[in-house]
Amino acid sequence: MQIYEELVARGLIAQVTDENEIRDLVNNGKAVFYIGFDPTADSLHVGHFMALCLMKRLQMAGNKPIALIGGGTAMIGDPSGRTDMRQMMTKETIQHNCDCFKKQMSRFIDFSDGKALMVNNADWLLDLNYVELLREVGACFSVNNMLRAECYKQRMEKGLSFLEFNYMIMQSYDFYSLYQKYGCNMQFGGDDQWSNMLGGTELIRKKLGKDAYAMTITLLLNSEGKKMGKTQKGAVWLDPEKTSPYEFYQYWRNVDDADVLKCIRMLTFLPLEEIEKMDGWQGSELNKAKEILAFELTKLVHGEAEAEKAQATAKALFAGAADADNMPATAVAKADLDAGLQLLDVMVAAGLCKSKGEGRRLIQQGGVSLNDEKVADPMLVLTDAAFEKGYAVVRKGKKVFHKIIVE
RNA sequence: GGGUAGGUUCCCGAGUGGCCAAAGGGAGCAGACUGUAAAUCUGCCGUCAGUGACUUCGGUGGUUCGAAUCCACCCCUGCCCA
Repeated sequence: MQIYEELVARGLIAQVTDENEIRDLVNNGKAVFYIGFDPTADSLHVGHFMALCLMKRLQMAGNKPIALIGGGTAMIGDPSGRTDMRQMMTKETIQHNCDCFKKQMSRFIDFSDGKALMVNNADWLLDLNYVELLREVGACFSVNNMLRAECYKQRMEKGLSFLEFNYMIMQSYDFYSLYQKYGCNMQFGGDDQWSNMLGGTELIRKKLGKDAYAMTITLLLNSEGKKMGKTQKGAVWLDPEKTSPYEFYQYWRNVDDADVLKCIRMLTFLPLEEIEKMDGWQGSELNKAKEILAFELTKLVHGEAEAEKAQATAKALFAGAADADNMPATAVAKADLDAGLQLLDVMVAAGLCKSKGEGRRLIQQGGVSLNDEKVADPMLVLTDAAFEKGYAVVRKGKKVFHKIIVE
């Protein structure tokens, strides 16, 4: 099976501009393709991860990836898929985020010996001159068409600023520039980028009379149609400082039954034949599939050692015996402990609950355990006895464990 | 710039002088049941030292014993007109 067919089988492809042409380029390693990542946060998340995996798959098939960091486009803010305007970011924040992105990407993609490129569109977008740009590409965009684009249509009711309206032009200009500089003939992106990407292919056709192609990646949605990779606390990050390997593992360990196979297919590098075997799994077998999913993804993102640690911790915790090695931890000062430290205060400090009121409720409803014993008294004061093993384990609900250590 | 409808808690959305920390729904959290799943049922769901106090209904002032509610000015958004 060739790479294009594999991508289709994995359900990764959403839309393409010219299927035959793209299949030919990709399968024969003739594609020079780019994917843009706007640095809107200081870490990549699961959505980016999918794109990076796709990049890797295509790179392995002999194609040349260009990772584009949107230091310039982030100054504008992409309105696609949003119902409100993004908050404007300062130049400093954007620069910081760019640096973080670079570091994380280098872990996934092989940039050595020119096998892949990393560029920042700030390098060409920031120096553009307004009137010059308008004269150069302005005539190639039909406002009528732009307004018909799905991403803007949605915003016609809620309000769309001129700033954001220009995002499509910037992204199109990126493709146009990369085509000229590096012979980049293909762009990949999230399905919500479709109209922005078409803008690029059209610009290239109009300005250069050349064909370029675009392909979008299926958005990873759960069975309820919501984007995956989001938790109440926010996105599931790839940065271990922001989402610990254990939390990352747990996120995938807990996906809905209906979504397991889809996730395995789209996100892991397991061979398709192996995945097909899992397709008929039911009940506790399906539960096993979740374990595989969680392990494989943690391995890809954090390395095999971390994945094993996370898995061991999870197994130990849910089997009863607390293995606290890889649990998220919070330190408390010895002096505070001696002075009479309330469990409630520690829970707030550890982020287990947002306020003391919430913590008190949790305890009253029987949702908190200390070292495997249900806590009944909301006013409980921690004593040395709780730290017999050198640490105390606070458990919220069934699945959230937190280690408290004394310094 | 003119007209008009709006801005309420995480989201949607009721509330038009005291009975309002503010209906209802959603999301979320916890408990029961399960497979670390879903569905269902129960409880919670502004903060705090919790029979109470404090902060919150776009912002700032004002009227009033008392304001989410009335008045003034301002900011933001939709729609219509220019």
